Order: sequence, then structure tokens, then C-alpha cells
Amino acid sequence: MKYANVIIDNKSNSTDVPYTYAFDDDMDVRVGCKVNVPFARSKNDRDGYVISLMDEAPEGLKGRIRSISGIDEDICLNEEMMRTVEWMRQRYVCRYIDAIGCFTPVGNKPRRTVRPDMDHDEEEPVTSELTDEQKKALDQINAAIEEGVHSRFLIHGVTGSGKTEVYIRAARKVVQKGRTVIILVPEISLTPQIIARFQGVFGSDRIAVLHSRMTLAQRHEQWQKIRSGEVDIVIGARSAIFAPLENIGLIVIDEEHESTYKSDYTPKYDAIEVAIKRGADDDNSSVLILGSATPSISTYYRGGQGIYKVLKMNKRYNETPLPNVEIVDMREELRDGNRTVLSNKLHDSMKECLSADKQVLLFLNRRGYSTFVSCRECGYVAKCPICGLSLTYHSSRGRLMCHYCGHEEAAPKTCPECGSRYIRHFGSGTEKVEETISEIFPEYKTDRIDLDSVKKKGELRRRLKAFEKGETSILVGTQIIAKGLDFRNVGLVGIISADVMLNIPDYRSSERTFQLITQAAGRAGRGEEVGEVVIQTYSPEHYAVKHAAAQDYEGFFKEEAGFRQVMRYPPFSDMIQILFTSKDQDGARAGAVKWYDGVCSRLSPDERKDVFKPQEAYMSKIRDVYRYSLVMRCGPGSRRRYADIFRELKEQDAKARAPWVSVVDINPYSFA
DNA sequence: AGCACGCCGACT
DNA sequence: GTCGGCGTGCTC
Repeated sequence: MKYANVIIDNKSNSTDVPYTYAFDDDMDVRVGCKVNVPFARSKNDRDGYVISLMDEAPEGLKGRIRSISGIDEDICLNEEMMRTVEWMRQRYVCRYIDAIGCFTPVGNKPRRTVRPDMDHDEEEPVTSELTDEQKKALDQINAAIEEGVHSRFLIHGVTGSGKTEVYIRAARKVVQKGRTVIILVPEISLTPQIIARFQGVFGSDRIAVLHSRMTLAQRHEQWQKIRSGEVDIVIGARSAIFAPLENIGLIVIDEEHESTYKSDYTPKYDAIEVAIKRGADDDNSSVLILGSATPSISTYYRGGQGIYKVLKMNKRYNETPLPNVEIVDMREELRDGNRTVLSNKLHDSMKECLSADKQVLLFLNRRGYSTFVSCRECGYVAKCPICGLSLTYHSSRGRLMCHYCGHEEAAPKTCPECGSRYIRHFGSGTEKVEETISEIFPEYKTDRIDLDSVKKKGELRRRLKAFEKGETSILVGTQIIAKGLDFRNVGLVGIISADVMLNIPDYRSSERTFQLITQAAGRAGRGEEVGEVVIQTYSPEHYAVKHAAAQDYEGFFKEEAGFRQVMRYPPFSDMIQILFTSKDQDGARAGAVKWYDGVCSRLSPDERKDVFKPQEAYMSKIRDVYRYSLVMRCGPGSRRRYADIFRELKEQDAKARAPWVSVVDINPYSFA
């Protein structure tokens, strides 16, 4: 007789502990197995997962132990996966079963074969000569692959420098050694070329592509195929990091700065952190490659610390010149009497570009979910004196509030900098851009793409393809058009207003602005000719705008890292948000207050200063559920201690059957 | 007495 | 999460 510690497949906080079951020696129960077990007074057996094995039963349980009824042969994780599960539970303060759920397929086993139908536009493998930079990068990566120890690289390579070719050659070497590969891409539907390249080189048979539009049965089938060792390479979005591969030799995370690598569901994991965890495990010892033209500040900082080996690729593949970037000062436009959304400069450039039979791409911010207050004459923006972020205007009370710390002040009637009365909240009007454009350029076809207009599956790709083919001349859209497709005929990229993004109340707003402009610039003139980029803004002297216009990542990084260090934002700390939800308003508030007290009482006086007062979430009620939020900063090296405090409070809540739900989010993508 | 309902607590 | 047990209060 042997014993197994089992996690019951129950979405309850009070059963989130291992339960010990007995099994006969001839039963093949291993760590990671899915098993059926009797539980409590349930008539039917429940599903569970084995997290560890023991030879003896613990003293205290004698007489209460029941036996495993059966093993589910189809689903079995391995020890490395279960170690990652344990790590996720502690790191993200989630249940065992939430972490296990990341590794297991959803849905049931399909009755018949349901191979997914991919619309592959298979491309010829590009096997041209590598550039010197590509060779140098690949040499270092290959050496690490040969050595077979865990190592991490960041390829900082401008758009078009040929990162994909490096990934492919590294993957080929790893596969030749009989090991496996995970490739993460930000969004599968927007990156068909990279998939086509891999399929062209490795053939479709040994590659599994995981995408969000697959049915549950298809996912299950792909999971089985991967688990049984039929594929060498898995390509997919964020969740593909949980691919049930063994002996992972290489993990690639393309466009590592993208927000899609952070999960918005429980557990709120970061795929890059999971990649490091899985890659560093002795059973894998993988080489990890992050790639980006605009690495996140945190990643690049860690590169400087030696956590990643930074490989530079500064040359565009066929030496295509970088576009000319011009900043338009919208304050001057106003002074000159131009009150429209189009500056004279952008208008003229559009005219010129269109008459040369080239296409125009116009970027629009999604309407700000919060509005900031700024002066149209001098560009002044109201900011929080404590957090350094734009204050949010609450029209109902005519006051300004800080999203992070709750600081509150009256909205100014005149500009505190220049005395102008032209100070007001910003944001409306941009929705009408398409209308305005079609009025000004009626002879050219204009299309608009935003998240609302492409909800239907395949719609986004279809519309982008239409633009690519030249069916429309002007494309107006939000950030989603900044990614992916290669628009050969785009001569001009216009950013209608850099200000909305620059003033989102988030410590990364500068980083995101820099990335957007750089990315947008990468869309212009990818063919032979020099492209043009026009950025409209009321803050032309802002360092994110200036460095992006000069294509100077290094300069931007230095200034932004300085800001982060002074304000003690990541990577110099972790920002943590805990969201409390409840059917009744008092429940959510009570949870936030209870945790505020609980957290503070366990911290030093200095640390306590970094716990902000509980606040109503910006969206205080969604579908009849009330929301309260608690934000705090966690100093370097303290993550684990904070997570342990949160776990303790969660356990208390579970015992007391608290009438709220708490969700911990470490370095959330946005503060709700 | 008989039963519907809601709350509580244990689950290996 | 899920179940049975048990108390309360209503009806026959």
C-alpha cells in the first residue's frame, strides 16, 4: 500500500489543500496523474490530481484514509509541470486547481477526430544568407544550446532585422538534438507569417498551432497530440507556455513587451515568468529567447543586471531606411486657428501621399476610459503630487482623483502654469476622425477598424487583407492595426493624438507611447522607399515622444528608468492590486478594509506607507457586482513575504465564509 | 407530525 | 464545491 496527496478538482477555497488517499502497489499512480477519488459525502467520485507520493500515511490520519478508485489514462501531467503548479500557487496566490487548470485541456475527449482547419498560406522558407548581426546572435544562442544549460537571451532587434530567422535556426538545432520547442507570439491571428515560416521549414506534421478560435474538442485533441510526443514545436499565444511537452530545449517569446503575455483571468500569471520557471527546471534546462524592437523597461533593465544576455540587431534586413518622423505641436495649430483634429502638416502629407498612389494609416486611441485635464495653450497636465501620474477627472463632482493612491483635488478653472482658461478634460472627438477624413478626402476610400467593429471571427484579418490589397486608401484604427501585417504600400503613418496614451493613469504610459510610436513608424515604408510618420501632440517636448521620433531606444530607456527609480515603480518594486468583488456594496468595501488592516498589521511602519487606502474601483459596479480595490507597492526582495500574507488572509476569509471574492494581481496590466 | 428552507461544517 | 444534518418556522 502506498499513499498519494491529491488536489480535488473543486473551485472552492476551503478545499484547496492536499488530501491523502491510499492505492495498491500494482496501481500505476504517479505525480501529475489525474485520478478519481471518493470525496466527503459525494455519491459520485470526484476528479483530482496527484501532487506527491508517500510510503507511509501520516499518523494523524489513521483510519480516515480512503482509496483512489481509478486513474484517468488520458490526462497525466509530469513532475516538472507539478513543480510549476506549486510555484504558481505561491507566486500568484491562486488555488492549486487554478494552476493545474492551466496545464490541463478544457472540455472532453472528442468522439471522433477533429483536426483543426488552418488556413495556411504556406510560404517558401527564406534561406538567404544571415547578416553579421544575425550570425553573431545565433552563435551565442547555439553555444548555449550545445551546452544544454538554462540560459536567457534578449534579442533587441529593430523591425525587419530578421529575428524570426534566428528563432527558426535555433529551433532547428534544438529539434535536431531531439528536444522540443515552444514559440509564443502575442496574438496568433495577427502573426500568420511567422507560423507559415515555421511550417515551411519544419512541415506541418511536427508542429502544433494553438489558437483561440479552436473548439474545445480541437484543443483536447491537440493537447493529446503534444502530450504523446507527436510534435516537436508548439506555437501559440500566452497559454501555449503550458504546452505539455517534455524535454523543452528552447522557449521563444516574440514581441516580449506585449501586454497579451499577462493573463487577465485567474491565475493572473505572466507567461514570461512561467517561461523562466519552466525553462530553469532541471528536467528542461531550456534556452530562453525574448525578442522585441522595443523591450519592456523591466526586461531591458534585467538585461543590464545580467539576467538576460542582450543581443543587438540594429540593421534592417535589406537596409531599408527608417522613416522620417515629424512631431506636430498641436498648441501651435490652435494658436493658428485650426480647431480640427487634423493638423495642417498631416493634412498636407496625406494629400501628397495619396496622390502618389500610396496608402495612409491613421492611429487613433481607443476612447480613454478615463479623462485627464490639460491646457490647450501650454500643454500642462494635472498630475498627482505623490504618484506622478495624470489625475482622472470625475465629472459628477468636478474633482480630480489619483487612480493609485486616492489623492483628490478640485479641478482647476484656469491653468496653474500659464493662467489660460483653455484648460479642460481631454478625450472626446476622436471617434469622429473617420467621418472627418472621408469629408476631407471624399475621392479616396476610407475604412475604420477598432475592437468593436471586428468582434466577428476572422473579420479583423479580412479587413486588414483588404487594406493590404489596396482596396482602401486610408485606414483609421486603434492599436490593433499597429501589429502584424506587412503593409508594403503605406507611405504615411499618422498618430492623431499621442496625448491620450501619454496620460493614461498608469506608470507605464510613457513606455506604451514610445512603443506605439516606434511600432507605427515600423509600418511606414517597409518597401523600397522612405516612409513618413507624423505625430500630433500637445506635449511635443515629452521624452517618450522625442526619443521615439529620434528612434532612440537607449535614450528613452535611460530617462524612463530614472523616472521609475525615483518613483519606485517596477522594475524597482512590484505594484500589487487586490480586487474585491461582491454582490452587495458593503461586502466589497468590507473586504478591502479588512485586508488593508490585515496587510498593514503584518508590515513594518515603512512598508505600511506603501499600502494605499482602499478605493472604489474605477468601474465600481459591473453586471450587478460591486468592486473595491486595494493597491500597494512591494519593495525589492519582498514578493514572497507579501504573497504569504495574502495567502494567510485568503485562508482566514475561507474559514469565515467571507461574503467577498479577492483576486491578487501582481504588476497588473491596468489598474481597474 | 411533516416538510420546506437556509445555514453550517466537514471533506483525506 | 457539494452534500447531509440540523434548526426554524409554517401548515395540516
